[in-house]
Amino acid sequence: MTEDVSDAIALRRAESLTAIVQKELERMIVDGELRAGDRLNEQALAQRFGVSRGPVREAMRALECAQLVSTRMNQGFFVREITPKETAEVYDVRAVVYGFICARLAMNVSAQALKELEGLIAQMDDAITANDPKTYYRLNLQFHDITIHHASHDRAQQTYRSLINESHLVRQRSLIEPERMRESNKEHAGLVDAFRAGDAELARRLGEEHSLAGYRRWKNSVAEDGAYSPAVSKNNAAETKQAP
Amino acid sequence: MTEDVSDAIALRRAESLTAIVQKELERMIVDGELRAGDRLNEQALAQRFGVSRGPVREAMRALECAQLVSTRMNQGFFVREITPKETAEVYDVRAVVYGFICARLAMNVSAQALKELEGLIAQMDDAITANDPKTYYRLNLQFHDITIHHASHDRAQQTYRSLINESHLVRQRSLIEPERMRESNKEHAGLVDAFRAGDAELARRLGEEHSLAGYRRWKNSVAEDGAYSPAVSKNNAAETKQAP
DNA sequence: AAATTGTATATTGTCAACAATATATCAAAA
DNA sequence: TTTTGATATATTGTTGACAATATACAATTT
Repeated sequence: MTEDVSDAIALRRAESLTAIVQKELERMIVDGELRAGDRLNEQALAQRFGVSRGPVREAMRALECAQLVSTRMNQGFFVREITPKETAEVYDVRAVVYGFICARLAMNVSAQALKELEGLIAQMDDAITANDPKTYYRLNLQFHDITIHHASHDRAQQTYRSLINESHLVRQRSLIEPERMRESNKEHAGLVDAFRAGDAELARRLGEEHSLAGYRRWKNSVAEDGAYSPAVSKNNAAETKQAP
Repeated sequence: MTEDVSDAIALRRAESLTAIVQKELERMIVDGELRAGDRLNEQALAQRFGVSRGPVREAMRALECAQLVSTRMNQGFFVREITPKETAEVYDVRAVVYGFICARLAMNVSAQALKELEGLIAQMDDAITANDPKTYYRLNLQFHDITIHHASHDRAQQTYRSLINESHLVRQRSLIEPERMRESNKEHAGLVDAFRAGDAELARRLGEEHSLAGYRRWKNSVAEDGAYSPAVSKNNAAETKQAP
């Protein structure tokens, strides 16, 4: 896993160390290798990536702007701890952006895109029947990726992806009940109908509602666990503490 | 002008040099002191701010993430040159976010906010009568600031401000004709009516349309000048070229 | 035992230097 | 005169070092 990074560093000529480190840190945060609240030890990370602290700090500044890490003066960088309120707000904005994306797609949808989306809906139905939430989750992500891609609006795509990344700061993976999956996929079908009909206003409303419904489903399912408290973990994957 | 910066550096204890430099660079770009396409000479800027290149580079990485500067490997940082298509896309996203903000405000508007907004509309009417586009422009910005503030949605506010900054990369200041100002202020009045009525859906539609109409007005007025071509300027405010 | 102070260590924020790359300058050839 | 090539300069990307600050630990006092 770290091998890829070393390779990239060795083979680079077109990408700066900062860019490589930034991508890897982003991946580590979004994938949950680094958890909210974790301190990012510059020296340790620099050593791990085989670079000096400069590029690491530059990468972190970029991630700070992307809201993935925060900084406290003279204490360094931390993976951002996002509050429930902030999470809700991120989802709010994400919903309106996704609504916009869906409206765009409805205004100019290709047969190809419709086919892809319908195929995914069928696959998701299969996953529901097989009670396979993991596959459903993956296909669901793919469904949204495809809508975004075919909407062909770079800025909206970028904003949306950034908000998605940010929402990954809450690592509480909810167990998806079959009933919720069914709900969700019914919404997908409604969306595709709106796309096919070219009804932008409907697609927008449905896209926005689908986003917010997804948030509600996630929140309810973690609330049932009684487990949603941000930044419980204080362990630190980047730290290499060595006693004196 | 540079004195303030030096003061800030001298008096600092709570803010990193990076943060100070970042704010100043952002201001310089948004205010047009640095123009699209300008090269940002690290050494020159560092000297100007009285710091070393480290903090300057960190600041630029943050601005890169904020889409205000771009970087070409081994050539350094440049004020981003934004294409007409990108500009349009920024306005698209900005419009949906502003629509969301207006909807929020309609759902929970205070008498105070309404009073402030009505006051500004009256002032803008005065500015129109006095044929004072500059004042109108300032008041117009204030109007949007106030809606955003009272919507009390941190994430939307932040996203919106970032998009505003980005749209400042096109420095073509359009001459506002009285007729356009009248149009614009009529839209303001409609918005405030929707806020007062608590009609979120209407406020949203009007907010979004007002944003897009503003874009169209700007685009038409620069099109009339026949002057909209991005990044004509190749001069460089940050450069301190010294012949050998 | 708990709290507090003093001391050592770790870590950050910042800077200055170095190698690699790009840009500018100038002379020679077409 | 324009083009090409060689050389010098400037600038970046990156590194390592240093001072200031924060953290961890042990000794001391309540």
